[in-house]
Amino acid sequence: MRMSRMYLPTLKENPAEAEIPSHQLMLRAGMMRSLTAGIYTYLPLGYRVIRKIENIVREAMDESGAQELLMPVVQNAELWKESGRWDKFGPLMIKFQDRKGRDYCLGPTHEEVITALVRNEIRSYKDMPLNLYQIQTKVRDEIRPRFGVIRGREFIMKDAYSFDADYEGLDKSYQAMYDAYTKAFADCGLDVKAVEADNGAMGGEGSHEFMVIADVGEDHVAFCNKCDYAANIEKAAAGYKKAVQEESLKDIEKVYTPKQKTIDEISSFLNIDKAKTIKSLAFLVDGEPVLVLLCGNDQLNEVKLLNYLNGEEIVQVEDEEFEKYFNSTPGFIAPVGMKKGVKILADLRVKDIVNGVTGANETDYHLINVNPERDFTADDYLDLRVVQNGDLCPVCDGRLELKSGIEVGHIFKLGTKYSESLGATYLDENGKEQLIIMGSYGIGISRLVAAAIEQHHDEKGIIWPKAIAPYQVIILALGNEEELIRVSEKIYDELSKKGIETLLDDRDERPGVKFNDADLIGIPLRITIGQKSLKNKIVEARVRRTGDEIEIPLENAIERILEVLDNIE
RNA sequence: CGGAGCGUGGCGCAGUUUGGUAGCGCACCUGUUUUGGGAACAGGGGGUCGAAGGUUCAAAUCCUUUCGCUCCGACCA
Repeated sequence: MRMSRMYLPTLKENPAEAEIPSHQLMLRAGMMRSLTAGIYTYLPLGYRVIRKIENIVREAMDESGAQELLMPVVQNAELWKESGRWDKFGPLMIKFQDRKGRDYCLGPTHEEVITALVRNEIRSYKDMPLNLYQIQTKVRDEIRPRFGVIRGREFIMKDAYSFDADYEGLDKSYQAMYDAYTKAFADCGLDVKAVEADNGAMGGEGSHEFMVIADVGEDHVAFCNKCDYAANIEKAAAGYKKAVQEESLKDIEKVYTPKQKTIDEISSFLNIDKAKTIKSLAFLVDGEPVLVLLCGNDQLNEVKLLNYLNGEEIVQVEDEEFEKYFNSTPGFIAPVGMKKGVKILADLRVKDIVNGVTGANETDYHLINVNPERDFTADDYLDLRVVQNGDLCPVCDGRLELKSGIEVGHIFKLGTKYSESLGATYLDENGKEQLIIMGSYGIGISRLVAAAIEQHHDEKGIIWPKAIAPYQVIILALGNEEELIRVSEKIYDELSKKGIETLLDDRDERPGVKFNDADLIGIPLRITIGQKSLKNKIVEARVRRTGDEIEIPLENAIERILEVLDNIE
């Protein structure tokens, strides 16, 4: 492509709307422009990268035996009502009516459509395993679009759905996707980590997320520094070893603690370690009062609580309702003498507290020398806290390290959630009707572009891994002398003929502009041709990532350029 | 939705406190000279100051309403 004719509007300055590197660079490098919040047009350069990634993903999917199809963007409400998600997914969907007043939505995901499709075709266990996928635009009315294409309201996703006759089949399908994802991300030249994840709203059991580790990531991931344990913080468990306590139990005592409501306040007021305070949190889980106990310096992981209770919704109790539900008072609520019928759940670490501090269920009073099991009993002790940096690994004796990451892929074992609600069944070997076992597998294609930039850029611009670079080579023709043009064009033509995606910067611009644009758009290999180099009968190659400069003699230049290109990652 | 901030030529911003009729840099057009890391000079085009209403002799500036965008929190690929 000749840059003199290319629609490539690069920007010298950062647009005010962008805060993170990938967003800024995608705009500056002329890859995309925004239409409205979270919705973008991909310009030619950006769209090339998207197609590169799509094709790498497509190849890995096809290789795994999955088959590509294309489902509708517009979906009818009846289908979503059938699965029960019309109301549950509700606000996340863009909904509208046709001229007859019938309800529709723009597909935020396609479990419903694919299940409705397949339930009419899969009749027998012999029709499975089956894996169908598509690469398509999804529409979600996100609560808060942000970070450019990382959380858009419209985005390109590869979504796949597997259908199996039994759970062993699902495990195989799931593993095949896990392997395909691992390959696809590696082929893109990205460092992506698979981590254990919570299934969340998607339902089912068992899932992994694929994370690009980056400073701006929206997710937090715990990694073990010794073994390969890795999990999303929503899921991550910390290892637990019973603490050895030397201290002997003292008598419980009530103390006057005026206005000392928070853990911070009470620990400094009583001059006691936060780890010895018992934090009591009052919630209504699906309307039922629950008292959660944590070590004072721990945070509650709500996902763990919900999963244990099999609940849907956690609501903090309003101040006025403490009396009604807990017979207590905000800031001084405690398990000791708690109202009967209130479920008390405690984190494992609470059990180890000796001579701890709790509220007294009475305004301005706390209890000291409180001991679990002697002074109160919990209905259960379980892992309820958010893991912290340096916690013990749950599988070995290593330590957990927290990092932030961008979720670029997520695979789920769905089980029968959708086949049940939408009635997708088959006949087994005995002629008996069975529910189809499903899995669902997503890759955020457009998000992956941004994640790749987060992982591969410097202060001058993007540094594309070769596999997803929009072009492999950029030729800078520095000047407009006849000989210089002739040589540049010749190299451009020959590289193009060899199938190398090549840009020729033939614009009437000063060298500095060309150098800077080349760096900005991140083409892996730059070939510079100017008077200086022509005089010496060479062209200059420069590798974007390493900055390595290589002088290439004009005779057999093409061969050498291909060689150099071959060695770039 | 709660909290914070911002809307002024294509882009980045000043001007708003203290009302007086819009400016700077980049980009763009013409010409001349330039040409190895974002050229210089000369000339030029382009703005309903997000929108609506109000106050005033006079509003980018003050008041009210409204729309949009960004950031922090609850959601997801």
